[in-house]
Amino acid sequence: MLDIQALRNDLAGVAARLATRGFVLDTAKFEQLEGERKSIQTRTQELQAKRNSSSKLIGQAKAKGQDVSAIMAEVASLGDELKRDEARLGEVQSALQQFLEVLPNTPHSSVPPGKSEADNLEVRKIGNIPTFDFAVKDHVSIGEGLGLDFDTAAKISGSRFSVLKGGLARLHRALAQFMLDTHTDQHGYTETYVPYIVNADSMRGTGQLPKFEEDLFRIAQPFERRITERFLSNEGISAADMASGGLNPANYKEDSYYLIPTAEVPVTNMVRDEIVPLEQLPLKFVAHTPCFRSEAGSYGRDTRGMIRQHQFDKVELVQMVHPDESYAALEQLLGHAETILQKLGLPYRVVKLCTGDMGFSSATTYDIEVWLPAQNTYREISSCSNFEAFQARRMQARFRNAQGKPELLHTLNGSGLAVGRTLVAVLENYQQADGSVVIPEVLRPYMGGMEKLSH
RNA sequence: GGAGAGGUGGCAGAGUGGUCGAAUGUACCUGACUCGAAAUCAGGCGUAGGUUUAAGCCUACCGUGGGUUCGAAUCCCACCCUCUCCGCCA
Repeated sequence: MLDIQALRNDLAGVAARLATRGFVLDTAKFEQLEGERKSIQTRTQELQAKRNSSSKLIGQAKAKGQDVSAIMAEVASLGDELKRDEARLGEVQSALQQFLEVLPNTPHSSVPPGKSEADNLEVRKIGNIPTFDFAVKDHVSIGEGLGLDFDTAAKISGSRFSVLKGGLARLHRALAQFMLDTHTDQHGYTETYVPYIVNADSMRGTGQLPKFEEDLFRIAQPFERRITERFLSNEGISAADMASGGLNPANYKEDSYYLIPTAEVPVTNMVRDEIVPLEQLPLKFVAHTPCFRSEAGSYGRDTRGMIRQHQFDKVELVQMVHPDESYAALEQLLGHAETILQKLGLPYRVVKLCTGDMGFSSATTYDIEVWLPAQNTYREISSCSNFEAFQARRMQARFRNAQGKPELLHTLNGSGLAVGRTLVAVLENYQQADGSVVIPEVLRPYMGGMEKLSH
């Protein structure tokens, strides 16, 4: 979320910065809402102050045994007006909140302007692209004899799922283990195990809600179930149920559970509503979790293979840092992710996303793209972002600064790496003419010393 | 799933519906005493919002959301969470 103060002080400036990423800020609407908020809040608070002081007088007078009917009558007339104003204030404030919640982050000044992927900036290319003296196969063909099975996955679940067996399943596990060990032993991250199902507040905190619900898997939970039970038992929902909120269908989304689309959500939300002592910064966490994405809107894209799945594993790096440190931390975090590719001997390039290609919550994003021989191109395998205070403001995630005052943290995260896509990259880059796949040196300790996967 | 207890400031822990944003203790900060420290004494010490050049003033917040009332931490309703016992269970 953007700082409402920034919009109040420099609306045109914020609008201009958002325009660079192709977002049109409705400045008229903001000014209208903010204007109304100001007048109604002032008026409401005046009435509240009046009510409070009068009520105090009543208390004092009663204590002395004096007659209070005169003051009572006076205050009673306040009631209706105050109630109306309070209700209106609540409406305006939630409208403002809703307005703010769907505004994307403003790009950092160093982000290259641009409209699409085509305008991204290549930062560096690392590693040599392998050459093959035979016809290269894609990971689907390579995996066929090695235990990669999409048909069985389709039977069990549907499209965009995969089943791994034997050495391939072990290689998948080896990759995750190797990444975790590297980040904990060499990069100073604390390993965490977190829930894969989170509540709506957490999704809102990192920015998936309210705008991107269609990308998530939502689990129908208590409300919907209770409502269904009530109707099945012919009890129905009474007006009292609605008023109490306990069975108000309008609230069901607030009570919903969601499958995490990335470990970023549970891990970053660990600091939601917390004030972290200064000396504990920076916080650095790594988590290996499955990720679940509906992939709504990507019909027809990457339908072959395990590039784009509803479920995939990822090792995620998350940092919460002092605002002065966040850009240095981003470079470090990016380096930590790159280390994995270097150790695996996979060629890759680093791309700095342009203003128009960045995610909703990000102020700066680097993508790491790994070389896939069969596609003869680089494909995204990691995305490393600095969110500055955007997520922290939504989460009220703060630290106590040197002056002893709470201040918003900066949050960062990056894949280190997407395990499924790394598996694809290993299969394709290490394939042999006979259909076998050489196992990268660093993974062999995790593979019981195995050097090769073959039929 | 059944029965019970409870959610108050960093922590602990009070709080007959009326100067309660909240006693007290503890932690922390400042000062005094001390060569220094401990102990002791004095003062300070929540978050957010509004308004103001500022000092300040005002408003909201005692798990969450509603309700009753001139007035709610306190009464009523619903929900969430924690703990204890029983049952079931990886």
